[in-house]
Amino acid sequence: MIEFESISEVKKCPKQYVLAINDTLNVISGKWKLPILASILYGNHRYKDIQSNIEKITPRMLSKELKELELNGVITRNVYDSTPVRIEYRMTESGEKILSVLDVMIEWGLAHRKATLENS
Amino acid sequence: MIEFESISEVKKCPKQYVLAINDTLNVISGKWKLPILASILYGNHRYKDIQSNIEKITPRMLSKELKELELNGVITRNVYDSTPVRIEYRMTESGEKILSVLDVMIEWGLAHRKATLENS
DNA sequence: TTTATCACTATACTTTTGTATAGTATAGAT
DNA sequence: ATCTATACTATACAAAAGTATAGTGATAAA
Repeated sequence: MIEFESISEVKKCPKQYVLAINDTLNVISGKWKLPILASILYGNHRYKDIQSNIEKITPRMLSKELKELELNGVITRNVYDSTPVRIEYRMTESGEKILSVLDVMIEWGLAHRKATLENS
Repeated sequence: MIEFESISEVKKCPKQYVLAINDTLNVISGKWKLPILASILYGNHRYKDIQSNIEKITPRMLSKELKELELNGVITRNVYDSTPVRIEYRMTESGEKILSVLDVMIEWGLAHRKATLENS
């Protein structure tokens, strides 16, 4: 069951594809999105954990980005009513799969660096 | 010959990977990079062709982005000294392979949309 | 009672990114 | 001499993204 055709095999990029690419870009672009996702993936789930893991991020940016990531369905925000209240951010199932995108980005980036150095 | 390990199998993201991801992001993020690359890929090679293909882009943005893409080794700028001078922009070999990144971005984007709609 | 922690919010500001509009240099055609 | 085309550049401006710094409210510990 073929889910979609590679854009290299398509005459003109369909609107669905454009939307899909934009959705993906929204999740990974900007200065802090990837550091935050990486931090959560590597085991930091609470606000303070993430903040001290990414030293240079300001609280404003951290909460802004967390909100956006939640809105985009990449992470969940879970409130535990202990005292003091504990809040945990975790990747959604779909969110975790973003790693497959990062993998090809790494692959292309490494290969491109190599190719560019060779021709210079 | 294994070229790299998936970041999901690695304890901490190596600096090389971070650089590779940033290289890739630099090539695809911003308002006009992908439209320009798509335009070239679909057969528009001259400044005016690309400009009229992307109606809303201003000449400033087009030349700025073309310069950056050239600098990043994704496209080449070829000058033919006919009169009037003809200039052609073309994808580099390495640049064309960015399609593999777009493919997984489309794949993730479509699947994520589906998953997000189902859980709402 | 003062101090500390958690998870933020508020306000003002700077930097980066993108827009609007006009102009340039070279050359050929009329 | 004027008009057109190509491939841009220059200047000023607006909008978006990110930074700096201080403060909030609830609770608990010393």
